[in-house]
Amino acid sequence: MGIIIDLEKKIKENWRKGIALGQDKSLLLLSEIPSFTLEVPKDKKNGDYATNIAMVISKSEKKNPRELAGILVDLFKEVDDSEYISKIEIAGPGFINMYLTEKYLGEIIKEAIDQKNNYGHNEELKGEKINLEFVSANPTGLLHMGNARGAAIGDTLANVFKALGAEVIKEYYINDAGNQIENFGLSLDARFREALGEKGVIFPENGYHGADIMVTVKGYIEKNGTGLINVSSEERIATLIEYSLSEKLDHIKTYLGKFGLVYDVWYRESTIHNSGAIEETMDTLKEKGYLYENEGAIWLKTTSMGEEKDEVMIRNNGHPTYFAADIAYHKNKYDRGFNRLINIWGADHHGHVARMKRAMEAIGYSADGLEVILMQLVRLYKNGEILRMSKRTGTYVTLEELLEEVGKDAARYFFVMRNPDSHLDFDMDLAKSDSADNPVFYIQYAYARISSILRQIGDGEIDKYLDETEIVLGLDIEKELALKIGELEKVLIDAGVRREPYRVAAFALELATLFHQFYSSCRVLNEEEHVKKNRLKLIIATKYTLENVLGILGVSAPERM
RNA sequence: GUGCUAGUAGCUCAGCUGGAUAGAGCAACGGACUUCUAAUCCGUAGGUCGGGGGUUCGAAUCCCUUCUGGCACACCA
Repeated sequence: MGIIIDLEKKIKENWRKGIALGQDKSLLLLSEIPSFTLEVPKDKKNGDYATNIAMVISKSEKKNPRELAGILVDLFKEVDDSEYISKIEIAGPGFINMYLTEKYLGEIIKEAIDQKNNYGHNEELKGEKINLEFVSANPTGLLHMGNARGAAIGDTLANVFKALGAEVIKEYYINDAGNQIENFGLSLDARFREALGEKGVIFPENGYHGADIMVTVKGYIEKNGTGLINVSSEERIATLIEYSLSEKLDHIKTYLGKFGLVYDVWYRESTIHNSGAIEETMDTLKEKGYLYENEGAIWLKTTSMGEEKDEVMIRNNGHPTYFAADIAYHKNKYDRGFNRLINIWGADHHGHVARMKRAMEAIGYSADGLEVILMQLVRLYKNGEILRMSKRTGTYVTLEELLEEVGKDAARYFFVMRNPDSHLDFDMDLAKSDSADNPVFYIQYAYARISSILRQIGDGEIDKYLDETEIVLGLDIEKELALKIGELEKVLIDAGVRREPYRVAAFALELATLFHQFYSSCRVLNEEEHVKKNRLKLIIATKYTLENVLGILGVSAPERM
């Protein structure tokens, strides 16, 4: 556990001890210790930490908060054995403000330097076995901006979870079965026959009209010839589907790879269909009395679980619905030993969430273990105008184009910097720009500046400065920077526990901002030896912190720019 | 119509599950390079937290109501 978290726990515990002591001495009336906050005040003038304990209990103690605060402070001072608190003040309506000694700032820096690329890591989520499923785009087309956002959020979240000690599997669910694929197959077949000169081919009603599948079909013919025309249409379609899916998947893998994302598991929906998993799940639901038949279809009684309407499981043509397969799939994930299933879905799927949870309960699995992060749409800005993303109008930016245009670093950062449930305005021009307005460059520039200083000292020489002498930071900006470094662990925990990776992106920006401020008012080289030593430690700690954060975000940390 | 979700500075967003004078960045205006990367920094200005009620020591935050966006309500996925 890191020093800051440790310290906060200790302080809180000591307030509790103080209160207990007050009870013993009959100075306080309360019988139970209530919950209270220990927070970092927004305004530095209010100390390093503040607690609202006096205000919380003032009513039941029948004393005014400030008077009570005085009593509490005396009690706290009696029990406090930490060496870090230098001053306590009572302020405002009854806040108790604590000021820390500067010794702990040095401890933070030391911790960062010692732990290097593990700095900030901890065991908050140790024991969690997380299956994180995201993107899972249909392999019948190209990845678009929405998929890219999911990819960035998912991969970052996975990195955060790992930093918190969880076991994480990144999984891609391949929709290679069901209606869509049947349609896809018919479209491929139509294109195939057309390509061989057949006249009057009827193109399926809901077929895939994209030009890309013609290219795929032509590619198949170039490699494998036209022999397929002589086999049964079933076999032909199956072959074309398999060929096409594998081509599309290779393409998807390639570009996700360029995006810095490597999956652990690619799970095929057809596995669920072919393994008997759906039948098994249906049997379970039937046994528990959740199924009934109507108009030739088999329905799930979701209404009995509080949903608005029942859902079809098996259509009257005998084929299971996507929902039925999805239930079996999620059951399968649990059966693989995960205790937490986290899915990242587009907001247009939100109606599916409650149903899935109810279905998990119905088959006797945990509904709470299934979590869904919903993402709002991405709005694309170019040349100051909104590009409506639409396949129809052709304003449709693929991951491929995005990577080409703005690069991996900017793309990943931009997708992660906002909360998933707010619409993301993606400014292509800004993402491309090499200026301070572009947060990615701003952060990377901080890293490059540190690297530049260290380069001038020389690799072999740096260790000379990293001795055990106590670190003394004289200026406010130095202290603020050290404090920010100390926040890393809390930020990672927050980001992981709340599933909000944007916190990591925001932290990176704050850290870079403080560094740039430091840089413009403090010199490192050509300073007196002890100042140089202190500041060097400070910037090395900053460097590791930046490195760790950028690593989690999947953004590169350039030594030079 | 029903449900979910959002509404905070001109723009894009924070606001740590109820705390102190609501914060950043951009845009605007004014400054700073003989010194480790000016791709940077400093300063100024900018607010009816969509509106209205309620809960309490205290509300952007919780409850009710209302308005305005977005999305979902298939034997599609």
